[in-house]
Amino acid sequence: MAGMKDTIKRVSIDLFHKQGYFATGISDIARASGIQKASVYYHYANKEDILFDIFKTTMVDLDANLERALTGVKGTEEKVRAGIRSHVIFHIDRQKEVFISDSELRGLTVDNYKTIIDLRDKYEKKFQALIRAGIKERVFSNLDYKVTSYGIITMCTAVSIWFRASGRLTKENIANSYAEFVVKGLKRRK
Amino acid sequence: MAGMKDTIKRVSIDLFHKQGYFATGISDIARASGIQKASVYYHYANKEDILFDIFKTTMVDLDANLERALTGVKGTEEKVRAGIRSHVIFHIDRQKEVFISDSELRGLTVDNYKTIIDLRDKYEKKFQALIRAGIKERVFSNLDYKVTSYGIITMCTAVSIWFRASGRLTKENIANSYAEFVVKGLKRRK
DNA sequence: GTCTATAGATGGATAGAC
DNA sequence: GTCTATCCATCTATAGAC
Repeated sequence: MAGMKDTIKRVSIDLFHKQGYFATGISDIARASGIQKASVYYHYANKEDILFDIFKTTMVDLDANLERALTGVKGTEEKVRAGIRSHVIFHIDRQKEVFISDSELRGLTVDNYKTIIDLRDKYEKKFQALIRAGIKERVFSNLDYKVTSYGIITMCTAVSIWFRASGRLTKENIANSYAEFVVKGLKRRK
Repeated sequence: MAGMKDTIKRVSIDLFHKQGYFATGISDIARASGIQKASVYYHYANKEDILFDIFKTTMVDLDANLERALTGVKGTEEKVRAGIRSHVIFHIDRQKEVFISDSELRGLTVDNYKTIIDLRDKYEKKFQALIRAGIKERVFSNLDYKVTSYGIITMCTAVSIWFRASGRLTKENIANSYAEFVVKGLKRRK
């Protein structure tokens, strides 16, 4: 838990979030971790490995978070609400990591990139399936489920950019209001 | 028009879009422009200057595009529709530049950063003002206009990430369907 | 306005001692 | 598991000739 590898990961999340992956040097990470830069290489094979580790755990946790939020929920409309809420709240709770996951994809080489994109696709497909189901059930209006899902997910992901804990709204406020906005936008007019 | 400065800008847009700003070297830009790298510095003071030039013209054009789209349109609801449509279409027409403008802010130093953020704020405030007006007129439901505007703008900006000209949908399809989704999400339930 | 040549700095990564 | 020392590639930017 408090091992050096975790320390390196934790300070890297802070630094990548604050200054960006490319602007952060191994020496910055070492200094913030309290060791020499050569020692970083005992724990991680290279700089990209640190970034990949952050990406991987973030994506895995995000997906587990969604699954947990959806279990036991009945009805497409309620599932969408629950999914949106869990997505928004995760993007606030893990703000730094998801911000990195959205802005530093450029730091990954092909194989790692594919691994992450696959995980992301699987996650997004779960939202797409919900929207599609709602359209089929004629609860949602007849829109393009892919284009709509891209929009919805990006909108909810963006809280990681602008959310400030010191702001007027709690994360629950935001999660609920986005869930309502989305469901209203999706629903058929009577 | 076909001067070397424009060539440098054009190839830089391509390269920054394809590989990212940090991964693109002055030598890459020079090679793609058909000159030696030292010659690049005759046209631009440094690498950031090229990036800033791209940012600046993109933001100025984006704002002019919105103003043009709004002139003569009557009614808050119709203005929102027109604003969303113009935003989406601009983000498809100028896909590479807006993608850079959204992903490479890290490449700007403080002064340039502030200049761009100011322009962006002014632009976003125009959407916020529309949403606020709609709430006041009781056409839109009583939501937080700031949080909502962040979500809406990000959603519409994201077309620059995923749009492919080879896809099934035209840019007008997408622009209209986003405009409808947004207005439906904003409107008061009767 | 474009060239050749190179300065000058920095960054990732490795070797090998302890 | 962490250290010191260092290699080497790369990249931005400048000097000065043509």
